[in-house]
Amino acid sequence: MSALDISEVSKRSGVPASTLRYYEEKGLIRSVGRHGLKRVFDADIIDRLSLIALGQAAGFSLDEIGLMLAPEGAPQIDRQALLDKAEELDRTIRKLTTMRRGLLHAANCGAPSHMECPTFLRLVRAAGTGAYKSAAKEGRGKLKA
Amino acid sequence: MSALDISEVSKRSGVPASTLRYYEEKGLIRSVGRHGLKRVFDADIIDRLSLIALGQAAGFSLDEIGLMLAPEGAPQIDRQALLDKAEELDRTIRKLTTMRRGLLHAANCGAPSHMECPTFLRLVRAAGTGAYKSAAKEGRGKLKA
DNA sequence: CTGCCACTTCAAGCTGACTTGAGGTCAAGA
DNA sequence: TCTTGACCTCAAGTCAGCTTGAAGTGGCAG
Repeated sequence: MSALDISEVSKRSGVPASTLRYYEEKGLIRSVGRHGLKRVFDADIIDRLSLIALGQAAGFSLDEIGLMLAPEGAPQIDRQALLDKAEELDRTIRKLTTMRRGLLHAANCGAPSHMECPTFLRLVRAAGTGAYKSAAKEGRGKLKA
Repeated sequence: MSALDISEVSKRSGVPASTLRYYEEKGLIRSVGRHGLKRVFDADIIDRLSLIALGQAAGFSLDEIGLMLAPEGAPQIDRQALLDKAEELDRTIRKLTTMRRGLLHAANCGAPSHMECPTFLRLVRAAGTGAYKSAAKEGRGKLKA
């Protein structure tokens, strides 16, 4: 009961078959064999795909994830990498929080034009100096929800 | 004293000349004329570039920014769009915060393997259901800092 | 036995925001 | 006047993470 074909994996994981093939090519997952032409996966692929999804959600690239998940069986995830990523997230969160406050203020403030609102101007000036570089890139994403 | 050439604009704004040409092509900025072949910009381009940087930091695409900045002179920024974006940021921040907590826990927890840590497993399972889809994509960015 | 059709491979295309390269122009300094 | 070199245009390349398309294969229902 541990053999799944690609459509079954796709159905259970929500990951498209094309993506599964792509992940296999990249070395992120492995099929345990073939039935004719068709890939056969072990049931634990589902957990592994969840791990990959988690890694992506945390902001790791597929390559980074590949390195962390490299050893078969129990993935040996580098705790330091997790700490580093957590800190990175922390910085991002701070920037986004500042942005959010600024946006809310700008949206609500009574100045006739945004360019006359001191708070907005402060934001603009900060952005001009690169203070928020790469703070977001979030939002206009391939969001499902 | 309001005429700047492209290298001056680049120097003052930190935006590469190639990007300035690209922005002009996209209609995000305008040059006010030419000196020979060379573009000449009005000094207020600097503010406009800051606005563009702000928009990007907030997660707007260049196209969205173009729409908001469309009218010449005072940019008429849609306050509702700002509110929407703020809310979007809020959702992102929440997800990232959850991720961050999870990462920290996983990094510090004493379970022999991550797959035996209940907190980590909860995170993994949540990621598997798509709960964090598009939550990050931040982190491994073109960060300058 | 035969036909269907889900699967396969491989190459190419897509999005967004740019960068890079080849080949051309022209204002200004020597 | 001539050279320099910063600027120009236009096309193509880059990166990540996939998706799409064309053409082929083979297990299984009928």
